Amino acid sequence: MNDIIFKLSASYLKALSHPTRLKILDILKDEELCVCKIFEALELEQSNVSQHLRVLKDQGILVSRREGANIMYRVKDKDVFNIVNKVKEILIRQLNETQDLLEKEGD
Amino acid sequence: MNDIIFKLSASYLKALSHPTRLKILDILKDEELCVCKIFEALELEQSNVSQHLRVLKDQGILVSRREGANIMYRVKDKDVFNIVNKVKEILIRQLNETQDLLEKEGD
DNA sequence: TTATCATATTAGAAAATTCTAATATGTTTA
DNA sequence: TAAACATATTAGAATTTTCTAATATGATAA
Repeated sequence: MNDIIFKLSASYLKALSHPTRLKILDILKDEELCVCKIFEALELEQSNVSQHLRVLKDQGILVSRREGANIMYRVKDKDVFNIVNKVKEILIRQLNETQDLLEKEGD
Repeated sequence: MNDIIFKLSASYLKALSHPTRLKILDILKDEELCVCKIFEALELEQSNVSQHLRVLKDQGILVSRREGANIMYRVKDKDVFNIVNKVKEILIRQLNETQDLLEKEGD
């Protein structure tokens, strides 16, 4: 029963757990963009980016709408940035701590 | 260059993106426990749990120490719960919104 | 020191993810 | 309508993840 929330959480986190997908979120931080702009920014294959966009959309993290021949993507809810920013914070702190240790070692 | 932080973030998130590993964090929320208690609580194979513990430890999320024949695991930094709790929050809100939509549909 | 207990590691099969290349779909323009 | 453009989908190979079963390691107790 509570199993469900662990499973859903794991799926959500899995959708975020790829460098390209994190980059996509970063690119879409403040603006809605068409696929063409996104994969141009990433310098990756169109079909590859399309697949990553789908993962994020399936998870409800992105939404899309058609505008003429283009499909525009945007972040559905800015809350996702709470998560990715927090992760960044934790990692940066970890890196600093490691560095401090190494410096002490150097004495 | 900035690629590195995306890669590190993705690795961190990937370590979290498995139901069993989220359950382990939940079990270790407020206490340090030996492997025997952890896999008993999870009702999973010892070797399987041991492998999941390793993933979390390799990522720096858990730490362990020997106590006699036992190995005790604990969460290294409670910050990780900011992340998993935030995910839970987002998912619960999503579920509620979906439910609201379904109820409106029912009119 | 041998047996036992607790945990980790390894091997290998099955499943899932990721990427590229090719193709399909839907839109606009000529 | 045909050609060109934007995006999605599919197929298939390579890689990674996950699990189970078996074995190894290391600590304690007999």
